[in-house]
Order: sequence, then structure tokens, then C-alpha cells
Amino acid sequence: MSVEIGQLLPREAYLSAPDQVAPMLLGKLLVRRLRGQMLLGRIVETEAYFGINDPAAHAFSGRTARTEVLYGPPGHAYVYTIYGMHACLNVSCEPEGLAGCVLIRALEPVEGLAEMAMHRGLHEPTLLTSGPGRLCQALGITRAGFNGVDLTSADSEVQIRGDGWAPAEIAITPRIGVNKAAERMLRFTVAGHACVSKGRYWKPPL
DNA sequence: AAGCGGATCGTCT
DNA sequence: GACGATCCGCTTG
Repeated sequence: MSVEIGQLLPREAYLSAPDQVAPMLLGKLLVRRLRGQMLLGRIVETEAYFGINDPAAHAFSGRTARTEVLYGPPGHAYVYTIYGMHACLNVSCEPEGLAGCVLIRALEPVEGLAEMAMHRGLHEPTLLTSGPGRLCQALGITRAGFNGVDLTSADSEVQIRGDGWAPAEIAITPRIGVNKAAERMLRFTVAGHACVSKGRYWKPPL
């Protein structure tokens, strides 16, 4: 048995509204078990998406086959394909019946960097997992393999754990790449961290 | 340093 | 039939 890192986040951690869960997840560890090895990254950037109140959210237009996991119990992976080629990882939150999720946008790669570099086809550490599509590629997370997976189970190949580390300062900005509800301050980052995604759509103030 | 467009396809109108 | 919660490479200044 491999030595486990930190403590698995319980389902109750995801019961709150997404704008509460998103900052809470900063500093937590995203753990991917793959072919007997462990790929590990610290979450440094998240975004909150609500349900029917949030025009930018997939759940906005109601319950469909695609958004089913968003309406299910909290703590499960919602993985979708964007622009036909990239996977993005979300964690469902709020009680069953209410849609809401947190998009994991960037990690600081901690362990398994060589394997991540293989998946990504490059080795610059700040480019391995700094973006929602990038981190899924680095960790080998696909929609087919992981949509609906329980992230709170010790048996899952993707888990979220806490080791007690928390950011000294959190910076809050508008969400990246959304055209609707673009003014809402729902993106949370570890202030000043080198692995936060740059994003072509948002510039830091002066 | 910043801006553009292409790749590529599931989902919803 | 259009449009993305993106990424990358190429162009321009």
C-alpha cells in the first residue's frame, strides 16, 4: 500500500454554495493515482459556478443528460469537453437536487512531474498544470473516464485531500473566458502564485 | 508583448 | 447549424 498524503476531504466539505467551496479548495491537493504511481498537484486557482442563477453555468438552462451530475450529490467530478478537444474538471457542490460546482483551473505540480511532462509534451513546470485543460491533460483526466466519479472516496483514482496548508492571501477576480455574467467576482487564486493561469481574457489591475 | 485564428465535436436551438 | 468555462503557434508592433 502506498503512503497516503494528507486527509481526504469529506462530502460535507462540498455542501456549501460554490462561492464558499471555491476559496476553501485553494491549497488542497488533487491526487491522481495512475498505473501504480501518484500524480499530485496543489490547487492554486478555482472558479465558482452556480445553477439556475448563473447564466455562465452549464446548469443554467436546466437539467439535461450532460449536467446530470451537477444536480447529484456533492463531491463528484463533473468533467466536460470544451472546444471539442480539452477536458475540464469540476467538483459538484450543494445538496443533491441543487446544481453548483467549482472549476479547478490550475495546480502547482508537486509530484509525478515527469509523467505530467510526458502527457503534456513539454517540461516547463509552470506550463504543466496552469489551466483547466492543461491540468486534465497532465493528470490524464478525461470525460469518458472520470465524469461522475466520487472525489471523496479513498478508492477513487482522483481524490481531493488536505494537508493543512492554506494560502496566506487569496485574490478574487472575474471568471476567465465567460461572456455572460462576466462581471461577477467568482475566480479565486493563491495571490502571486507562479502557477496561476495567465488567461488571455483578463489583465491584472495596474 | 499582444492579438489573431485554427483545431475539433458534444450539446442545445 | 452555431457556439463554447481552451490551448497553441504564428503574426504584428
